[in-house]
Amino acid sequence: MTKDQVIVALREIGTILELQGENPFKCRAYLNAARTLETSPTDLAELVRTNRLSELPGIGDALRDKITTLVTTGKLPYLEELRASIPSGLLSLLELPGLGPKKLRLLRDQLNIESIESLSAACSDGRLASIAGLGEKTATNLLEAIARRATYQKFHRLGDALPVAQALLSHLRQCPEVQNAEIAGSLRRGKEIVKDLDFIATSTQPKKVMHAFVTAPSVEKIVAQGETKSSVILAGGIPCDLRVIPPEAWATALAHFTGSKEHNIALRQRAIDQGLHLSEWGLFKGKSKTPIKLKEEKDLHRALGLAFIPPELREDSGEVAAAEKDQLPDLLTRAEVRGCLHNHTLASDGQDTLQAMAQAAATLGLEWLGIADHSKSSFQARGLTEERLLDQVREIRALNSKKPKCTLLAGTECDILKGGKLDFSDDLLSQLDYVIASVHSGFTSDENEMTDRIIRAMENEHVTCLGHATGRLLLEREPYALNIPKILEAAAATGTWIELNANPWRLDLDWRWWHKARDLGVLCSINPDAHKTSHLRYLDLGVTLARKGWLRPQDVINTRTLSALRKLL
DNA sequence: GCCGTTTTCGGCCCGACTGTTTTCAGTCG
Repeated sequence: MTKDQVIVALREIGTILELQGENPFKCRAYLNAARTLETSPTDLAELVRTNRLSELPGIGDALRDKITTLVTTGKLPYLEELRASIPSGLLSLLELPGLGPKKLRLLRDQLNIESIESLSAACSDGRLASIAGLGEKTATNLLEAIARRATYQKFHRLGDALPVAQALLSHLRQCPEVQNAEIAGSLRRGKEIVKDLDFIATSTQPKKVMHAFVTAPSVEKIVAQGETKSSVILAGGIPCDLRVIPPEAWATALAHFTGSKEHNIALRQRAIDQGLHLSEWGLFKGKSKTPIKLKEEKDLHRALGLAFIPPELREDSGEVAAAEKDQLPDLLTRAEVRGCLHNHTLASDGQDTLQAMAQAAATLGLEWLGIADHSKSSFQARGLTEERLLDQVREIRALNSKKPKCTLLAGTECDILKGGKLDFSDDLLSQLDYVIASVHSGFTSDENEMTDRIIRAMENEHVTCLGHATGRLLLEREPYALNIPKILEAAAATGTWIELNANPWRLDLDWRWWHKARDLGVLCSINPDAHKTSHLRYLDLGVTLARKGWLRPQDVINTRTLSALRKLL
């Protein structure tokens, strides 16, 4: 069993024990051990082999034995007994915000609640509110959480869907009967959340292509299988369609199934205005049944008198008019990204060392990498005290003196406290290369309070960049109330950069705001918010969303050389 | 369950917020 799987298993044990009302410190021991492993850079298999597990803090005899069993045999009888002791599906109730182990235990004992359905019923008919310690508000909040969850479950985060789609795409392309294959739909447009995956392929032997599709390794269930269209459910529950079309319809079909619907309507209207007729099957002159020859999408756009419109822009938000006047932006590309500023290390809640992060960044071709660990008020993330931060700054300077491939910059992700005060003194902040200021508490303030709080922080001369502006977690937590136009204006006035947090759960600030931000002269800082080396790859997602926000290389600070960046700072 | 001694058991991470109470428990970050 891998380290990640062991971590999941330990968390599950801790959670089930909590549900059973075990000694809270015993529960915490399991959760702590999971966290210790998560933040330990050492190789777990190696630790087990050399019997050195107990050297890790929080791992004693019992946990050492259980982890060893997990690693060597891949299972643990103790965990299997625990799982058998609770009804399946009970743990998923804990995913509802506001419902923790204590309340759930109460509900089980008093109302025999073990499923979403029975919980929902008890909230609706007043039984839940009648329990001592709970009330009407709790029932309402839980009902809302259940409704939100039902909506969320229909969607998937781009960051989750993309790797699945790319694997399936390469599977399709390996099929010898496939001529062209591409991801279409909202995924190709880089939407932050998607309902389903759409693929399109050309072939003269659609049956064979469909067979390859429905027998792909990630397919869990075949919903429909025909000659032009098949639908499946992939592992993880993502619905997925493939359409196979004749080669001559490639350009129009790809454009049609990429959408958006609104963009397609605009294109078809444009075709009509020019005496043409556009559908997925082709572009036709008048009543002609013979399509105009088009090889690629750009040929279609040209035939309509338009510059090529990148998929990310196809949301009917001005792209057709801009393409007509040849005024589409030269969008940012991944190859132009030289560095990023918001990354964590073991010092706070990250999982890798400074050296490891720098090395991984160099491997990705980055010239510079900023380290911004949490500040002291973020206790849950082991935020750095003043002393620890200064130690880290010294360590970074020392590493840089060895002339590494990737230069490190010393920053902080400094909490914006209630009222807009920062978590560190100006004196300390002035000793750093840059400061990212973020909100991590008090999410329930009203819009005015939150907006003022953030603007006050941006007015601090040491604050370089506002981190994850709205605090949203996609499909999990709504953004806090915020007047974003006001924030953008303040950013322009103070010269504060705004982050495009590229963590797949955040993608915050939302792409819909960037065009406006850009026009106000606000600079964008794309950041993976990496908590381990592998997270640096989130930069790819960030670039996609920046493109979707109409951003050009000059609009994002990531494209700067180190010396240009230093000048800017 | 872990840890650090006081070598046998007591204490174990912080603070804000909410909803329920009327001083606190549960949840969350």
